[in-house]
Amino acid sequence: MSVSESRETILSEASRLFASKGYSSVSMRHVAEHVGMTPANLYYHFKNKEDLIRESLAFVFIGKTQPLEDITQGQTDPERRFTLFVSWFSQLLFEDDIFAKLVCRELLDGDDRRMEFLAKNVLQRPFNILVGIIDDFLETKDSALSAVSVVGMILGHYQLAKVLQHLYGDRPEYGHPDWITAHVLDEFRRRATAHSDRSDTHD
Amino acid sequence: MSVSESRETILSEASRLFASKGYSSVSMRHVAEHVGMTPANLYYHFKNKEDLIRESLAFVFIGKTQPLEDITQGQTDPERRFTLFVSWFSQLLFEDDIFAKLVCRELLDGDDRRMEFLAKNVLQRPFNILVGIIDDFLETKDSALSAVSVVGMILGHYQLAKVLQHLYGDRPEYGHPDWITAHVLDEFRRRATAHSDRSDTHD
DNA sequence: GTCTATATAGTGATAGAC
DNA sequence: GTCTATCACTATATAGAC
Repeated sequence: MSVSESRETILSEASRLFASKGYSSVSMRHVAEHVGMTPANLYYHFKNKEDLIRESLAFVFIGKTQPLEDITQGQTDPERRFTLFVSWFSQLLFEDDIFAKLVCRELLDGDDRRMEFLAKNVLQRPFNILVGIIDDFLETKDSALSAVSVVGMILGHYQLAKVLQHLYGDRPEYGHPDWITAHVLDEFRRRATAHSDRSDTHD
Repeated sequence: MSVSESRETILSEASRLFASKGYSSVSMRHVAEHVGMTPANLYYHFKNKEDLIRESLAFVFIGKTQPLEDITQGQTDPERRFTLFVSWFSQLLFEDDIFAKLVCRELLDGDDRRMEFLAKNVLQRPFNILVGIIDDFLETKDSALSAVSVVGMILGHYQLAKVLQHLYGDRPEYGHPDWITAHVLDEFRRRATAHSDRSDTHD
């Protein structure tokens, strides 16, 4: 196996394990066993465990936000752009559990250096794009804080989905990104600046 | 030291450590050192590490949601009740970091049994109260999902606050519960069923 | 109630053979 | 590139003295 092949195999399995069990619960031995190597060989490819963690994060995070830029680039309608953002982010979280869990772990345990890495490589560009969209679409006093509201709400739906069955009975649709997207859009649409005034009163 | 005194000392320090570093990063030795005991003595008070974790969670979680019921009990105005809920939950998260972090850890790593514990002992009653408030206050197709939106948004603001400085520069006010409360209320107020129609257009 | 001492297993990491 | 062998350390947990 070439260096880059082995490296990718290790990173793929390591990121899966780190995401599901947490960094300190996963030993170099565990990773080695799962990729069918000896622990010693991991140290040929990575300097130490911290290095493996950092590279695993990069492996999962890098390039993940590129699709968003491609998606929103061509659009001009503010509502359409907002819809595309919410849809994109919901799908990213609900359909890529490794990515989603690693983001949550970094928000919880990342030191300042890793927090900066998370910001720069994952959150910065979508955040800027979202702030731009919100400036055009939502009526708000603080578009950055509203961006956090949007991202936070979607993130919250992802995290709370697992506990919701205990609060409310099993509603499988609550774990589906399309359902969450529709709901989140519904929560914010009424706050749109250029609202199309479809004030359907409910009975 | 009496049994209950020792027990409480251990639980207090253990919950602090578990919240800040995570369960698997904190050993029985660490806890013992921090309370000035030997590891062996922890096993006099707790059957094993899992038991200590479970009891630490109970120690932090039990009774935490009682104040909400006292607060909302006497109120009848829907907007007032909604405001009190958001304010209460923001303050709980932003001013009790041990509670907040343990909630996040459980959402991330709790198995189904512990998830049920979290639901029953922490989230169920506030959730039910919030659903009741939302039924009276917000115009929504699914009040349970809207309750998740509210809780999720506040939780999201708490989690993203630490990374926001890297995205947007240091805005100390974003870490303050009153600021978050005001912003979250502003996000949802426009969706109120009985909206007082203060449509202040912005320039 | 808290200790010392210890059993047993797992940890990150390295040296050096192939 | 991957291995065997190993080191120094830490982990959870228990037995039994005080």
